[in-house]
Amino acid sequence: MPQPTIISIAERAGVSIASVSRVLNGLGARPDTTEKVERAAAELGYVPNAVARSLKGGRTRQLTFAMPDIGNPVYVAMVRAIQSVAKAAGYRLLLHSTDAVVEDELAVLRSLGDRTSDGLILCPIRITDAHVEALRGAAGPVVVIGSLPSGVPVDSVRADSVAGVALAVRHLYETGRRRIAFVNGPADTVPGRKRGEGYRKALADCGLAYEPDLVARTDFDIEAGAAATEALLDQKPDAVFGANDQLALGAARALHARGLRIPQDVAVAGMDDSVLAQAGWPPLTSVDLGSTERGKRAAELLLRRLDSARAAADDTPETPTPRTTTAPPRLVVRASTGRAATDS
Amino acid sequence: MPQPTIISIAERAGVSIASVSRVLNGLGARPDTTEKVERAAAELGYVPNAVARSLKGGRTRQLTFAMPDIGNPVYVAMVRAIQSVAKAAGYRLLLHSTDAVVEDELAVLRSLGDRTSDGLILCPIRITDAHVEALRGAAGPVVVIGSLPSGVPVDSVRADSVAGVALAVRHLYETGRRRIAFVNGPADTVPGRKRGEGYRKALADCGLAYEPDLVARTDFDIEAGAAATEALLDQKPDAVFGANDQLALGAARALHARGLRIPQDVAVAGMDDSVLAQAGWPPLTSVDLGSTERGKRAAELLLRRLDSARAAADDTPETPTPRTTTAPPRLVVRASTGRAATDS
DNA sequence: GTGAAAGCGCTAACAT
DNA sequence: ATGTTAGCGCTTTCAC
Repeated sequence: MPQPTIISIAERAGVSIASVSRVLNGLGARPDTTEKVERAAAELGYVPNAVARSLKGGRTRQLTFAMPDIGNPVYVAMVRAIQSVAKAAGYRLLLHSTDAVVEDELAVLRSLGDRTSDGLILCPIRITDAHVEALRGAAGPVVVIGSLPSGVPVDSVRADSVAGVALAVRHLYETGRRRIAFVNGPADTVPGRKRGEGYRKALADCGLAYEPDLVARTDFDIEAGAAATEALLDQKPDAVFGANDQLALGAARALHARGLRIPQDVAVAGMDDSVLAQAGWPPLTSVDLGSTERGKRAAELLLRRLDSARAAADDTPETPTPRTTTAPPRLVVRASTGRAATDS
Repeated sequence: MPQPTIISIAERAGVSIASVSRVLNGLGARPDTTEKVERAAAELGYVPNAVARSLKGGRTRQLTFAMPDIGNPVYVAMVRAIQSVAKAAGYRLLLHSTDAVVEDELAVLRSLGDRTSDGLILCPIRITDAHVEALRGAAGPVVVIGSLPSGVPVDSVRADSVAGVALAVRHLYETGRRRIAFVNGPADTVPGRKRGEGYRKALADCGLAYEPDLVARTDFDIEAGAAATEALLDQKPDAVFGANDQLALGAARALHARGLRIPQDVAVAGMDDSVLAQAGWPPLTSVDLGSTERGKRAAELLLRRLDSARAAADDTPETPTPRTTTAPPRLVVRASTGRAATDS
């Protein structure tokens, strides 16, 4: 005998399937009916078929989260936050790792139409016109984690990279650093561009000159960070600021390999304050761009959207105006940015 | 107008819903019919409703992966591997972070009955009688990543911790270490127990005596590793072996804080060879227990199960005997276990 | 309070 | 080759 259904229960309890449904959903029923049904269900080990429920109810109680790379601690932090909000609200989480492939991200957006999940949180690393178009035509509620061009009618949660970078640069400046090198990620990503922008602005605010030779652009990983820093060392920086923790860790490696001490000879700072920041020695000063907070807010926005969508079904079909919130950055100071050694 | 369905397409194309279904599924149809349907579908932006399909077809093309903690790089590695196999086979991935709470794990097992996903990969950190019972009564295919008591009719993939520990201990021995401290995880977890066992055995194989004072038990994280190592330092170890990379990283931190050099004064080795192993300085020697491999194999086993389940539906209802495979460990040597300084 | 029946969107017999 | 129809398991009117 395969899976029990309400039919098997109805037969066993000697009632109609409607009564079974009512009892199982906690609607009114006579005590003896209730009891018969509950007993039958328990004996049969009945579990309601969620697919049938979804088809009838028009919703799956599933949420989708699509991000570039599940191997990156930043996105892991988001997953945790989203998972926790979703779970609390009775939703499951469907995961997509898109490898930042645009075509994959668009496919995910399109797949909203297949009704597999009730809503989508999308975290693209770059946003193309195709994205914007797909977002306009999305078949269900979407929240974007990232910076959207204005005018796109979609909720979004953004990080404030510019302010974040400023926090770190000013901290380095205030602890006596004057030659602050910057190892950045690719220019064709939103984070890469924003962080570069923030760096120039922050230098200016501190009254420091922008020196192109103190800036490197490379991929967002440890190896790349080490290689780039290696090359920058000729410029005699007294601090290296990595556009994410991996880059900073790479910088630390390059410095160690050269026999330079952190922070006595060169200070190091990173961004994201991921688990990696505390993995090495000395522990890294890092700017928390609020991955956890952004994940949490995105999930909450999405849930609110879903609620209002359900309300609108009966009521006014008005769509609430899209919301954009920005998570504030936070500087976490650790040993990698202590004072420079006084050159007595 | 809400989502288009095959009905809207049929009306627009002037054919029956059956023809629409056929065309959309690539079954035979006259060219002009095909064309009319495809055009209508495109114009309407039709996307098949996966829920309805699932209800009809009895499968969702979704897989579930439940693990203790999405924040742990070991499980992240599994997620990546599973995701990749699943995607290739046309399945989506549903994720559950159980926080190693037994009740949660059992709930996931029970929820197999709701037909939300076609199969489950479960990675419990400890296995209770309740687990075994739930596994026996599972409503669908399950693959366990972990060590199952024999006799449980479920596919499983296990790590060989004992051999893995031996690899590291022997390596330390061969590079001249004789006082090899071991910082282990909790005794009430399967990994914790196995690794402790392996350590004793490995010492014996090297002809070293087991000294209880060189062993610490604590939680599987960096802080705990640092604290435990701190306490072990009185015993003057010449190597510290952590039962995972976090523990080893904690050990490294404690050593750095005491001004001890790695590896000149004390060697450090970890387990799992997660991303963390390469995050610090010096990079950690670590034993790869094959998280990626285990995830991959688990996914493949599950897919095979699903295939044979579908075959059995028409044919013999025989269940293939459960398979258990073991992923071989692999030692990755890095700078943290170089030779000791000669005390010339 | 309870049962009969419709219908969610789709696929697959079956009939034409 | 195409149309008609039943039915996947469930919720929800609608009568009684």
